[in-house]
Amino acid sequence: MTSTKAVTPTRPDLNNHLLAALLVEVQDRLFPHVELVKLKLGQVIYEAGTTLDYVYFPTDSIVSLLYVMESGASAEISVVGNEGLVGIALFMGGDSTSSRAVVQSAGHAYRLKSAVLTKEFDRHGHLLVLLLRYTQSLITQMAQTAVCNRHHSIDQQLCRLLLLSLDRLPDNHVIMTQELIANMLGVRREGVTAAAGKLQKLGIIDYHRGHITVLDRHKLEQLSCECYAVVRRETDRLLPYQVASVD
Amino acid sequence: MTSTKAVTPTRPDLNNHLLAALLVEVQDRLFPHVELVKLKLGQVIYEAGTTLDYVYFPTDSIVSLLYVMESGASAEISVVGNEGLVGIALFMGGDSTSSRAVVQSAGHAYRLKSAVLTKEFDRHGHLLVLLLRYTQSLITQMAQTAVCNRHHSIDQQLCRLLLLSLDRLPDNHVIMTQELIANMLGVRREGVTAAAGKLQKLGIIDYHRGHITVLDRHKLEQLSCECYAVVRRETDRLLPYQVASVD
DNA sequence: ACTACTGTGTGCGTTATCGCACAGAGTGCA
DNA sequence: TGCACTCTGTGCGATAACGCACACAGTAGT
Repeated sequence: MTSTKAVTPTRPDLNNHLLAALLVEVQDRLFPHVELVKLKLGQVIYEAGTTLDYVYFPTDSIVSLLYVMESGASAEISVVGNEGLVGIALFMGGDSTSSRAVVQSAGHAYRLKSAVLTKEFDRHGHLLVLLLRYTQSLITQMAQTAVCNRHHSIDQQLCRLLLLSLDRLPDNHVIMTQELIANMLGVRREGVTAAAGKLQKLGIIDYHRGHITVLDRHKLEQLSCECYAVVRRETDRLLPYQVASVD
Repeated sequence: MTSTKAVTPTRPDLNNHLLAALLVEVQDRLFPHVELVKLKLGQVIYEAGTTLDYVYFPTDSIVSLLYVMESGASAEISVVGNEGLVGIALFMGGDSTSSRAVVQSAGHAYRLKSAVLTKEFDRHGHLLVLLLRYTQSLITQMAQTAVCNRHHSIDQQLCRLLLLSLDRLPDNHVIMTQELIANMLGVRREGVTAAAGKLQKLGIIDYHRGHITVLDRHKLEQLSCECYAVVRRETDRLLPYQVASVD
């Protein structure tokens, strides 16, 4: 089974939960078409309204689904890391989305030509069930983001954002400028400066020109709004992480 | 084909676009199990976290998907009228959602036992494609809501909410107290009073103790943020309304 | 070493929304 | 007719976030 190499490569962090959870039978069909690509920070995976040529399964990278308004103002509506995939519009039937996908943390992703995925999806088997479940977890995240935007302070939302990033990274080191964070939260850069300053003073993070080191994750969770925990719980429920079984 | 009566009843407004768009073959399987029920204003269709026993296809009713926070504060994340259905979690595989479904405008809906729908869904045919497309349009709406919550004023959001309601009602008469609207927008009741007062003064609406009559829809669209139009366009793209063909 | 640029910190007046308190108007019912 | 209740309107101080302007510190390039 040479194809399995693609999902269990030499570096253990080059793994994607969705791909890994597939039945071996399905993996064997897909993996010959899978290629590993690098994603650079800030790279636009796809633009709102365009047709998707590939779907991406992030491994050690993080992709933000951003909505950009006519005014240019933006807001992140969800995040995708190695627990998911970028490009659900493809199998949901819409071909395109109204959001933009931007690389929030550089790294790698496996990508697959649209046609290959939809073909497997249309076999209506294991993959379909898995992807729909993932989509629902994404929906949960978006709903929570909507609520969070309405009711919670920048401070709380920054904590949430950092936690979401931590969950998708191999270590406690996040590479993001305040400008970038501001765009994702849909707030002013100065607002992020203030919020980050507070966390810094509390000894929870160490911030230095685009490099954030999280020193006390526990406190971060305490300061965060309920939104992080809710999404986390629901995601764990919908997508209990397990590697493919052979049966 | 006696079953067809269920979707083209004597009253033409007792119609649901999703049901109507199904192939006759699929309709014939489903309609014997479909029943028409009344939905009262404020009625809770399902509570967050509970398993769904039925899915609902609204006809002349409107259902809000609300998220209620630990503090009791709430916010609407999407609306469902006769263009859609309540209960996507069922076929997405999650069984339950983290949101609550509340009747926002009294009326009727066709309902179907969960098992019947999932059985048809699992046949992987026409229904599956249709429901997935609808789900994507719902996702668009939620994403837009998230952004709207972040960037737009209460005034603008009130316009959006009224427009969304108008689209799902047979006339220009909306039954909603300011308290209710406040809960949906996730703002204070007084804020709604102020916003509604402005629209009243401009002669755009006539507000009277829970009864809103929209006098100038065009101006409402002008005052609304882009969010309404974006969702509208995308929904029309994903779900062009057409009654079932016989082939 | 000088310069240009990027990222961060700070101050200050403005605005939207909040939280609370209370008044008044319309409605339903005894 | 009178009473209770719901819905709406208003006033006011508090607060969070905004927009803008500017200073300063690391970093990179020549």
